[in-house]
Amino acid sequence: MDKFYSPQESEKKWYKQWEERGFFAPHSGNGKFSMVIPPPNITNVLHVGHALNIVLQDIAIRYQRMKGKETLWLPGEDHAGIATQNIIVKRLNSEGKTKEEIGYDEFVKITWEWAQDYKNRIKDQIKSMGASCDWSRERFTLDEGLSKAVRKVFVSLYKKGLIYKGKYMINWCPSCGTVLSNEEVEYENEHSELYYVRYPLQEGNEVIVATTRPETMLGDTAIAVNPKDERYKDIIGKHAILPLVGRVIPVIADEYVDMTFGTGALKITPAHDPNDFEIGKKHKLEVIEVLDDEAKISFDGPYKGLSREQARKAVLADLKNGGYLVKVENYDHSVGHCYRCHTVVEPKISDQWFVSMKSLAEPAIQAVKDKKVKFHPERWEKVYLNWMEDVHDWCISRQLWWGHRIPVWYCDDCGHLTVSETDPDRCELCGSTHIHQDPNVLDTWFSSALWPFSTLGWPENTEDLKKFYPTDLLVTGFDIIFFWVARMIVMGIEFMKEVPFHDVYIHQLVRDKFGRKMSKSLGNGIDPNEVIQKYGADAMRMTLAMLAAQGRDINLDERAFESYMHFANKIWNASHFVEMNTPNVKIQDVQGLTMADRWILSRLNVVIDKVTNAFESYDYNIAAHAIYDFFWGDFCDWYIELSKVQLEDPKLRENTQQVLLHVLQQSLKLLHPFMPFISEEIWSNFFDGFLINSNWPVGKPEFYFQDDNFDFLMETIRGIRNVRSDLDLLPSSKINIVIVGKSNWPKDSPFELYISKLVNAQNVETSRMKPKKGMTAALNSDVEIFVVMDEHFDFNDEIVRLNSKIVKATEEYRKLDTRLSNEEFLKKASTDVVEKNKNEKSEIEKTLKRLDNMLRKLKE
RNA sequence: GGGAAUGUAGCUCAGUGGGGGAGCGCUUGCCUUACAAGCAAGAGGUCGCAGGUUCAAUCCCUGCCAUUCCCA
Repeated sequence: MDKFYSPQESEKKWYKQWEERGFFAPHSGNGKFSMVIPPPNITNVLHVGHALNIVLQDIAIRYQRMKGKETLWLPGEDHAGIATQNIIVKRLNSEGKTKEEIGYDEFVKITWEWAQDYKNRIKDQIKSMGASCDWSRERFTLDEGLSKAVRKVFVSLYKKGLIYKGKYMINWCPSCGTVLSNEEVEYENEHSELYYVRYPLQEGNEVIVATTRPETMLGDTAIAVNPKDERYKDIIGKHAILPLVGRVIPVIADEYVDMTFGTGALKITPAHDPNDFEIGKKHKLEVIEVLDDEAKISFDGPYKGLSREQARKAVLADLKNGGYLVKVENYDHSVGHCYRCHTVVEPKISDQWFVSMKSLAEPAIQAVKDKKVKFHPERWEKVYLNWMEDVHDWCISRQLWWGHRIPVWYCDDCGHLTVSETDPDRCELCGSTHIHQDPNVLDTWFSSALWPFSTLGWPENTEDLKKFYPTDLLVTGFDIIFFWVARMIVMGIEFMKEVPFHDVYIHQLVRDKFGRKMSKSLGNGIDPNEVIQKYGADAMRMTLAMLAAQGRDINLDERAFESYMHFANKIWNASHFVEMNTPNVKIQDVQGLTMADRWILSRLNVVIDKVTNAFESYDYNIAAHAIYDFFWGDFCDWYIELSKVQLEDPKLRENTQQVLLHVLQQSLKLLHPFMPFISEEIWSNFFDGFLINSNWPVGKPEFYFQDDNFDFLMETIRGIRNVRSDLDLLPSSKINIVIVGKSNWPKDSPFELYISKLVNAQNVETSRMKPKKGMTAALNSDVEIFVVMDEHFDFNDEIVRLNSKIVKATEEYRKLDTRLSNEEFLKKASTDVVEKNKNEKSEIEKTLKRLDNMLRKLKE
């Protein structure tokens, strides 16, 4: 082994070997475990949030693989309709071109080239993270097979009447030039103004309305007031004359109107506000569109062609000049923005395709209530149910070129719609060949919703589908519970008659160390490529795993990666130590263990159970902490140090080598899901075969030992070090230790040598008498440990030390005493706790007596 | 307006109904033959505030304050 671990070489080497030897592909085993990757968008390379997602999945799959399951983790990417199209359009524009100029075919061609490029980049990134997914099964949402699935689903839902087309109020992004679903609109509070505008009444007098959008008044077709509003009782049924336009519009009464908002009178613009649209329908109002697809004024007149913002200014100026503007107030309200380009979304009436969700949602709600799908942490279940129980119809058509074309053909002759899985050449009703396909594509999430079964070959009844559906675990972020998780459950139940996964692990979003979202504009993003380059993939994985508590966010400080790079180095060096001390030694069973051997083997058993249990409950951070603490805190800091003593003893040498090898071997297994590269690298230096497909460790019953002596040994060593430090005795200076009292340390263990080694003592001896010039380092009820001082002994120092120990012990004693003299405590506390307290009290009592004695003698 | 989460060491975060933890940072001393990417010793916290339940509350309950998120 080299003296330093170099991640770069090792990572490339092992990933290649694992893949070539087919370890990522499923192999028959004891049960199966399958996952599908949340397909990353091809719009960009992966950020550290993706890294968290990938790493958690890989930890899960490696654990399951080692447990002997037949594992499949299926990778792939998402074509991301709007987002990808935006990027390509932007690029074209920067070259002075538009997509219309180059045409549909050319546009789709260059977008495919982009897709191919980014698929490769993403794939390389996922590989560099060590992800053990089966690349032979990689899928893309626009693949042929997946497109077939999309068509089959569309046709099936259409025939069931669950997909329909119609003119409704939808969310329109004027910049992307497409409709959005409700979920794709992000609401934000914005500072705005509320304008009070005077509308004269035809019958005399006037009414003042308040509005945030004066520019839409061009499309007003009514004034509405609440029928209960005394102020306006008299004007219901009268008519207002629309300022600037001159249109005569009715004053209507509707319960919907909030009397406390503004003046209590509302202008009604059915074509450009969802609520107004509903009121308009109810009262059969005229619908006048005044904005076009680019959100420019389309209404004939002086404002035509102005943008929303320009039109607002112009209209306000004219209202002011005409004496119609009464006042302007500051007003905060929430405004919808496009989730892809952040443009303000325009409510608009449009002819679009929808999925009717109510009936589809019912079984999906039930499945979660019945725990057929379990969320981890559980509270996300509520988020899912709240949304699902109030689900709205899903607008699935998009006015884009990049995506799955809607499989609907319109007949130019008879107007019939042919909805078909395969491209028809004639109208199914009249036989006309004059047909044309719907130009729109489907929402990307429509194809993602089928991901857990379309990727396994559906609609073909493939072997993979039979074996791996339903999948076992989905790992994803909470931000796409509605977009994706919910819709997969719906589609899985509808088409497979079974939920798509049993467990959903919702992980955190990764933010910067100040808790801000990572973004390009802030420049606070962390690039996983750079992290891997700088610290190694294992360090990145371990860091993310350590932080992956089941909370909401990770505020990631890049310095954290350094800690776990140090951990990797620690593992490397500890292994180096074991290697140097076990030349030509093969692992085998051992008998006749020392105190230290028994202790570390017990600790190993405990950590195996801890890690395993944590994995079963998706507590990856607990598992990571457990193995970290064990390896560094127990194995390196204590056992390896003590093994140095044992290795020098010919009687103990062989056993010690065996214990070192055994603990290292088992530790590598526990570490492997977190740090696959370094663990495999070290494994190859010691053991046969590959760690990736070795078996997951199980605690050995014969290695559970109950032994308090080791704790006292540690206490002793810490106490002596403490004395050293307090008295400024350099580590290089030799000291002598005297042990007084009857020790029940086991005879088979060289505890004097342990102590001697770990505190660099010249001599450790047992005596019946306390040394004259001895500083108390540690004591329990039976034994006292002294550091013998030849020259520098200071009575006052020792008195101070003893006093502080007495103060501490007395305080503890009082606590226990008051507790134990409380009858309620004795009556109601569990016997375990009472017993423990009693024992502690008697121990401290004895210790206190010893301390008092020592202090008295010292003062004599 | 409805719902949820969070508040613990200077920073980033774990955790538990019965003596408060880690990493980084800080102080001090060490190149002790695996590791200075290390070792050892240490400083630092009314566990947001106020009540309640309990023999016992940092943990459970209620209210409040602060921060954040989701939905309308």
